[in-house]
Amino acid sequence: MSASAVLNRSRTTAHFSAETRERILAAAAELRYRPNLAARSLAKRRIQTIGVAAVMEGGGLNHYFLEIFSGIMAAAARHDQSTTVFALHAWKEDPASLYDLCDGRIDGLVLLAPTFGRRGTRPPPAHTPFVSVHANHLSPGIVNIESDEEAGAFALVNHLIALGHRRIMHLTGPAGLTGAERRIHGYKRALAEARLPFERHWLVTGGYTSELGREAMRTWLRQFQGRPLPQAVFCANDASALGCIEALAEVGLRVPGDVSVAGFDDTLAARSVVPQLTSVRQPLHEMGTCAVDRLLALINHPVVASDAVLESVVFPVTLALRASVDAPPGSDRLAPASQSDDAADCVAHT
Amino acid sequence: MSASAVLNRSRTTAHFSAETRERILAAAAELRYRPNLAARSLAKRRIQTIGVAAVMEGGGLNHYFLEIFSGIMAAAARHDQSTTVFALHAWKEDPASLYDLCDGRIDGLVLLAPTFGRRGTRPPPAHTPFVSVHANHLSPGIVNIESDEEAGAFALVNHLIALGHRRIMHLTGPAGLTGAERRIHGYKRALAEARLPFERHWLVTGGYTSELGREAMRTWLRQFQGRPLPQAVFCANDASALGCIEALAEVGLRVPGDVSVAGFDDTLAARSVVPQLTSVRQPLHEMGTCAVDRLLALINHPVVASDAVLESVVFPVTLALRASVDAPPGSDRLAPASQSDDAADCVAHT
DNA sequence: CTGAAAGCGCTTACAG
DNA sequence: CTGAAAGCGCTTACAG
Repeated sequence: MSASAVLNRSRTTAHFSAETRERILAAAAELRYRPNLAARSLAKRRIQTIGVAAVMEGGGLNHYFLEIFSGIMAAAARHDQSTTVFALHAWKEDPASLYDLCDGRIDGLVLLAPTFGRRGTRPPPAHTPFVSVHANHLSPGIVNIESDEEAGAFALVNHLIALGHRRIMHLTGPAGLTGAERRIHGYKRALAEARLPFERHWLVTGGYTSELGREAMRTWLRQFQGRPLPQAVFCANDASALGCIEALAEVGLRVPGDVSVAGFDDTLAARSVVPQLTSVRQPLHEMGTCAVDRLLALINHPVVASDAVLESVVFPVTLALRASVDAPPGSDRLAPASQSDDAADCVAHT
Repeated sequence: MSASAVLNRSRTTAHFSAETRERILAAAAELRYRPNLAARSLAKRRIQTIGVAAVMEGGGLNHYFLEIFSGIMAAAARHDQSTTVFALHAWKEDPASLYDLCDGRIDGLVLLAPTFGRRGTRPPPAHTPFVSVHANHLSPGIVNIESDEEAGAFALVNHLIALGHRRIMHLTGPAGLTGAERRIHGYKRALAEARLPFERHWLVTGGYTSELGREAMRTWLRQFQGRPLPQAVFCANDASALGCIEALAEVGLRVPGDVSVAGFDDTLAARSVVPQLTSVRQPLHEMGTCAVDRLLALINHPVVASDAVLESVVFPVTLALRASVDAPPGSDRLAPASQSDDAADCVAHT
């Protein structure tokens, strides 16, 4: 009975007599009627589900994804959408490798930190739009949600300088990744603007895991044994900062007593260490939410994406100041703390 | 054309001439044909998707869920199933509150640490079976995956005793939860078997978050100021152990120098602290995998669940020994370390 | 061996 | 205002 339109409170509801409506509602209630999702989506071409694709290295998940996920799921739930997650083994060269997922099981897809090749390719199908978060670079037809990592790195290093640090190491992310490069750039710019020299041996290639951070720091300590230690280490993310702290602890160096250490992302991990980590806060939860909002806008109002259009939305970052960073031992502050606040919004977190 | 059966390599494939098969395959390839998932699942009554329901307090996710999730997703992917997650606000009184999800959007559901009321209820629909992990108690028709938490707590406290600790505090989980009670039970049993007295003030009600752990420890330190400190604290999970360490640090107590601290679960958090946390390892990843395997078995071979059948599978736990636990300061070991190994499998993790 | 038919459970025009 | 009809894109018996 087509009168079941009543159940969907469609615009036609008004056209039904109150009596028929009652009758239908009553029957539905009695039968404990539940519309079948598969049938409905076959007819409506909407399955009320968004996908999330990510590669989870080592079978594990990490804090970064976790926080974006929670933003995505919260937003999806708010819009009555289910979230299905696809754990990829690796990113292929081309976004088109994911078009197989556009077979009606999802209405749209958000890509978490994809690293496709740089060659342009055709945009995703209009009926299943894509949105990315922290894409390594822009792809046609895929709006990218990112944050101003360069400014974050700049603000953090600026803060270290203002506290009096001069020998500032940067433990980088994976070579070649856009995010890692932006951090390096911000680091160098902060040094330059403070008229401090950039010295190559303070730039140490690390990675985004605690293992890589630990290894990099260990290696450096071995290699530069006897040479001056860094007063502060700015790490590419929170995980590598934890690894760095471990490596320092192994040789008896305490944080922040001997060396200050800062991270990036301000994930749960930053608050799970003792001392808690100073970090550059990216609004990961909000970025996840934003991704879903944009995606749903595209789902509800499909646009024919031109190959030429590259679009991104950039979130600001803030500093989360905590105990892992202090003035260098025995030094006078070269500037009042407040002076570190001018480069970006600065928030002391608890 | 019904010949599309070829595409599914159904048992009937053999009945088709090689030529027709070629022709069909060629056409499909040329058209870049993708079967529509919604249509297929409408016809097959299988949507190749399993659901995961969990309540994520405070909009956040935690390490515990994270590890189980990764096990679930890995197993689901292995079976070519998608995973859709449902973030609940809270567990209702009755599992039946989730039967709304059985509308064709998932083939089965795994519940993460559900806390339903104790009244029995009708089992889930046979076409959409449920499986739980760490359910607060068994429900009819829902097989529960759990672990031997009592033995884990016992083994850990036993280990502390063997190292020479006598004033052993237990920072508990949330009052009333089965898992928390099992830990308490294991703690008490270890004391009893070592003929050590159980003293009420060493049992401190905490919770499963670092905030609750920190608060509980802070409060205790204030309340029992001047009284003997614990030599070791056994915390209900890793998060509360981190909170405990923070509270100790606030009053200048170092781990493990002044106080040994141990956690439970052995999540990523346990390896993200300096010093790394001794913890009771639950095989969360494997438990997630097991949940999916059981669920798929039920999906593929539906059974009419009797209200009377309560079923569970119990995983063993092990100890992960790390730096946060040491012998009490200035004490001789009362027993060789190896003696702590007899109560459960003991593994030194790196 | 092959293809026409019916049906999965919904929605959406479209006649009455 | 209401209900019969066609169609969403697949699968599964079932005739030829």
